[in-house]
Amino acid sequence: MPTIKDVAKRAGVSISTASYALNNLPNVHPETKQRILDAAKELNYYPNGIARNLKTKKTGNIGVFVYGFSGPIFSDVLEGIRQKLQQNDYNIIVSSGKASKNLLNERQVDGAIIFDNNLTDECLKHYASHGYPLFVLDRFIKGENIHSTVIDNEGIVKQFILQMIAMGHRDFGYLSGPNDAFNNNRRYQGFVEALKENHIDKHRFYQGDFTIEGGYKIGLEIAKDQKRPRFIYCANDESAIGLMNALHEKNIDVPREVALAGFDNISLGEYLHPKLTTIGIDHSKWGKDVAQAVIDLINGRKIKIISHPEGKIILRETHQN
Amino acid sequence: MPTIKDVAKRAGVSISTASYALNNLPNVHPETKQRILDAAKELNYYPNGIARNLKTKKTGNIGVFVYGFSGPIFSDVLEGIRQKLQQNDYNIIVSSGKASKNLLNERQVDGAIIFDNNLTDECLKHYASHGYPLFVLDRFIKGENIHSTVIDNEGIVKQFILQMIAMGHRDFGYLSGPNDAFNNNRRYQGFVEALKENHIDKHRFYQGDFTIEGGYKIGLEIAKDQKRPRFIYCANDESAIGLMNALHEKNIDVPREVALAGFDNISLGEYLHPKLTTIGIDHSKWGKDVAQAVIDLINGRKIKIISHPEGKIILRETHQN
DNA sequence: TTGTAAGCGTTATCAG
DNA sequence: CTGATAACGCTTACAA
Repeated sequence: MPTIKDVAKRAGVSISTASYALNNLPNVHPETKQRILDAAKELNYYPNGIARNLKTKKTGNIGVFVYGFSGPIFSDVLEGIRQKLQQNDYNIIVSSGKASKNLLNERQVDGAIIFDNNLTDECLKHYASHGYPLFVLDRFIKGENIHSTVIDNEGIVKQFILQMIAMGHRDFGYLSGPNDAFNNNRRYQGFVEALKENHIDKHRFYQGDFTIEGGYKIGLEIAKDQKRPRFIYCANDESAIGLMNALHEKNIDVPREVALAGFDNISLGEYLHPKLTTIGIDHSKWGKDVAQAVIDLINGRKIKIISHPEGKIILRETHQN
Repeated sequence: MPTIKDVAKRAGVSISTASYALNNLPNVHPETKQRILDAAKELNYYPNGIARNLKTKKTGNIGVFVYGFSGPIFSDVLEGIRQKLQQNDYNIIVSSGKASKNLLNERQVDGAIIFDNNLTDECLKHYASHGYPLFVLDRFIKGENIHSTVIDNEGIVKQFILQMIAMGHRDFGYLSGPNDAFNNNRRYQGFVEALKENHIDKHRFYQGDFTIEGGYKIGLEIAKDQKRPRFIYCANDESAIGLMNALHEKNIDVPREVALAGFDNISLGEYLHPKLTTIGIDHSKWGKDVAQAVIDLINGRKIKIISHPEGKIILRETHQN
């Protein structure tokens, strides 16, 4: 593969002049510049990015550190990030596990977006202190050069439940996700607060696991229970779908006998019968905003704080009473 | 940030000795080695990956070039690739558009997996000829250093339709995806061949677009049509879901009045009523196999040819007659 | 077993 | 406007 040296030789100039021309710097005579550009074209020359990175101490890469690609939400955030980075000529390096640490340690990224519980606060603070801007999406964390933004699970679920109460619902159950899931716990907290504010001091609690299968199993139990609640708030849409399937199978009418709602606004919800009431987060926009912020940080610009992604309540059919 | 120079100085040795020790090469006195390792630890030293890459002409990065992250199938393949690369200490660099070309041109990846129509055959062949192993997943293409693997849409759809014919179906329709989609066209071809072999010389053709919404619209039309086919093969599951929703809404029984099936085996299919009959590709395994092949190619090893990912017919409920 | 030094392909400083 | 030349931080003959 040709190097800048080859280009320079072919154009009959020095390496530095070739570099100037190739990088569009002023102070190169138009004619020589053209000669250099022609030579580059003839040789099919492209700069070696690695060498440039070494010299400039920039990579043009932004790391996105995840624990995996599964989950529909995830790919939306990722897609938002990707679009924004691409617009700004940054590369996106997705990685997980040990590789993520390496990329930071070995300075192969200019900054990173983190969506991976396995990277500890301590670890992240360490890297950030070396000057890499970090944006964390799955927890609260504060520090120099380190920013975080999380879904306002608590606030929006509370708001939703308050709305349901206003519509007349008073007999609630909560179909939980895993106990160790940050999102689940915050959602539950919002749920509880809404009830408390309205002096509803009892509710049922069902332990699910965020999956359709999990929701389905709970649904079968609930179907058998004559004293089941009138409204079951599900920690995510998938649980809600499973739950609804089980209820249908047992000929329990949704929403007439049991109303329900979920969280996430997965695309399927709109095509269920009845249509799923849920809470939607604009994941794609979230990804874009975060990506833009990281780019700004890398370039030393001020950023506006992104405390939460936008979320909205989507009333369809399953909540009605 | 400390460099190897700092480590060497602190340990009182030369840079090269430090390098030897840090890279676990033999012929370093255990005591000096320890001194060097200690110094590195004290300084919190990590090698600069960029510098190492420049020297060794390897990056440890493998590019995955896509047009976007949307679609459930996609994330499965990606997840498979990610897992396999991670196991082998390779980083995965996902990128799209212009950035993909740059990464290749600028030698920032050791090889690449391509899932992006926008990168032309010509373009890919050019890069491959420079020694980067390429694996293309969305089309047929042959060349030095360049491999491809595609879903056997044609074969498996044909096999499925033959099975349906054997079960007694003879009155078919095809709900198409976009006309310019490689996958769609191959599936249609398989469908047509199966009919032909059985001397069924007529079928209906409906133009959809791979989306739930598109399937739904077609479904409304089909519902009105008294001469509609008894079996509609849908080019993907999402179309099938849309179609089924429309039929339900119009009180047309699936599968008694209209049987149907899809392609992709999206997770939801199992939770529909009736459960969706479909064709499933093991995307995750596909991703893993391809990733392994690329790793092998980079390391100059022989690979076994991956002509197609594994696929299987999943008979559930919507196909019955 | 350790050190010297060349070089990877750029960019950037400084003279000319 | 152009050209030497010194970095960037590392690996790796080769020499000692």
